[in-house]
Amino acid sequence: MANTIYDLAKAAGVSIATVSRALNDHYAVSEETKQRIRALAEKMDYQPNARARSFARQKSGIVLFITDLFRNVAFVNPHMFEIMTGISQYLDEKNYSLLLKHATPKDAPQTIKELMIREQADGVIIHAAVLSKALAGTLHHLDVPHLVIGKPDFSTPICWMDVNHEQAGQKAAAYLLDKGYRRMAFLMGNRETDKISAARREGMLHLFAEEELSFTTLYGDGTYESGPRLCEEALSMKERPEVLLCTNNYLAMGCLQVIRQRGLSIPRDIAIMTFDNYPFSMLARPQLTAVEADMYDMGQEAARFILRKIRMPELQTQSFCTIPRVIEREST
Amino acid sequence: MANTIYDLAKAAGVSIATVSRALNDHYAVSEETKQRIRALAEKMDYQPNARARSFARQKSGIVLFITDLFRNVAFVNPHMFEIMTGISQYLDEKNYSLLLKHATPKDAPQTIKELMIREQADGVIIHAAVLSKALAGTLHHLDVPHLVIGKPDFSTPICWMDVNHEQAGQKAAAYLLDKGYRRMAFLMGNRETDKISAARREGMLHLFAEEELSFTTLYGDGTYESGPRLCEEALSMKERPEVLLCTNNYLAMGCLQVIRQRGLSIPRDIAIMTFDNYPFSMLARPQLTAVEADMYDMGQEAARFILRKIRMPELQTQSFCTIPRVIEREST
DNA sequence: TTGAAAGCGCTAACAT
DNA sequence: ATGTTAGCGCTTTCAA
Repeated sequence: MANTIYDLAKAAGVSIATVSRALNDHYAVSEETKQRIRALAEKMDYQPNARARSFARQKSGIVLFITDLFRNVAFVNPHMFEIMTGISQYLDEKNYSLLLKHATPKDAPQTIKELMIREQADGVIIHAAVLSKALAGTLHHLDVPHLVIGKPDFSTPICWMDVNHEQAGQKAAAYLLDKGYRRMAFLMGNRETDKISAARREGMLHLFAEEELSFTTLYGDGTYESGPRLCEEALSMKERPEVLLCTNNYLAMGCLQVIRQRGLSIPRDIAIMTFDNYPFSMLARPQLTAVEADMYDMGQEAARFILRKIRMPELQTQSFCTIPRVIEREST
Repeated sequence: MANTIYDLAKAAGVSIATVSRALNDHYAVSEETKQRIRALAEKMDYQPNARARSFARQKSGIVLFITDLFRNVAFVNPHMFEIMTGISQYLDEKNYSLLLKHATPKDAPQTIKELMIREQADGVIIHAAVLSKALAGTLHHLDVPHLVIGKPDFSTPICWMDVNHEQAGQKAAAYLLDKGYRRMAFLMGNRETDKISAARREGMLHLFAEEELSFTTLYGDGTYESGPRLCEEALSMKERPEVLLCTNNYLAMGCLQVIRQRGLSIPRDIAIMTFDNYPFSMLARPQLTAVEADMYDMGQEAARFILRKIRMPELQTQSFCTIPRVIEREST
């Protein structure tokens, strides 16, 4: 059994109250006593029991991160773990801990409700992978410090943050127009369900409209397999695009394959650009120009927000976005 | 403030002891009373306060996962997060939680010591990324339920688990020999530091020796950039290998590039095989035959072990390995 | 500046 | 089968 505050108090010849104050840097303890007690604590390898402390303080110093953790998720969605890494890093700095919990979209409301009523954690960050209207309702009712990562596609008063996808689209368009490209094709996923790409497209439309230009959008399913097909489609247009803008790396790789087969040179004959820096854009040959959002940074922002919300529950901010940037490489 | 056990006891007209027993399924409570109290708990949205409970029980129901969480780690090492996912999944089943904590190899011993003396968690799983002799010493002294993921490269009594890399090498060799390949080149990283590849090589040597065969090993630095160079080297050998076995996907991609340039056909002119299924082997064209270790499964095993160790600290098992498998694809 | 003592909400030993 | 009560190890109020 580890030393308790009583052991330390006895050894120091003071009361446990004084020990507690000394370790928590309370003003009403003489500097000399503080020093003495701290030195002794160090010597005795004393650390305050976390369970007793959180019980007494009525707070756990823990932030919950809830998401859908299925097999292969780390390969399918490393971005999520990069966000988590950012969160962990910031919490660490502030002496908070990160508790990771799995949920499915179906059971997430119940899971969160249980954990938060139990007061396992002081606040909760939820990945949009498990977001639903039911969950938004639960969050709203529980009135617990929370933040959803990913913009809800329905109207709700809950707090969320996301990458500004529209701005990402604008940045991509601005970059390409600036480079002198005029004929562009945008390759994305499903017309109805690929909301993220749709937001990017909005941003691009906006910028192209300013120049009184337009571009073609080709819809697929966002997979590697649909890449070659969409690429063929783009190459066989009467006015061949000067640049293909892909909504993800897999599409871009698919395009690369077709372009290579046709013996076309990149970027001379046709340029290519992609959203996301991961997982191939720097490894493809030629290396791909990409629009990247900093997930690590986003995680840190999320953590910063939730800690503020924990400290000041009346905080009014509801939502905010982070801004992506263009990484120029060889393909444009 | 949420309902406490006192509220529930009052509402049910029983003592808090009975409520506690009913909720913890104690034998000495009539089935009827249990039902009644549980129904009431449900109705009142009562959940026992996690902090009070862990304080009273003297255990937190938390397992710590400690690793080095640097920027881009999710892209560089998704395997680690896949392990984490497996851990989380298993802990969930057993009503345990996973606390994620960052450490560097330098501060890990101190971090772990602090957290475990504080009794934040009931046990700790440590990724080999932060393992050191100092850390092994700390673990040994603390005498706390622990498991290191990754085989220590020094002698120590601490508990660890790892993929059986030697067996992975054997499996790869067995597969290739079985396919009829006889001349093989193994492309790996640094001769001194790439321990994992060295273990694989041992396994391969073993199997080749049985057939009175041998193979060539080419050393590089394990990066994508070294791939083409090693590949050229292999192709220009007086007796050209029939198959290139790469220790990771990056090397394999580098090889693919050179082979394609030379207009060689895979697997007719030369076959290619790689360790790891990630990140490209299924996306490369042709798709690459690979030796894969199931990280998710390994995570589950790790969690199972740590929970057993928590329940039975005297458990003697020190180490164990998981077995990789070959995924056959088009490149061999 | 320090100490005594009352919680914090639960579990579990002991009593009935 | 149920109730009473003593902890669990800290923080914090109140008193000195």
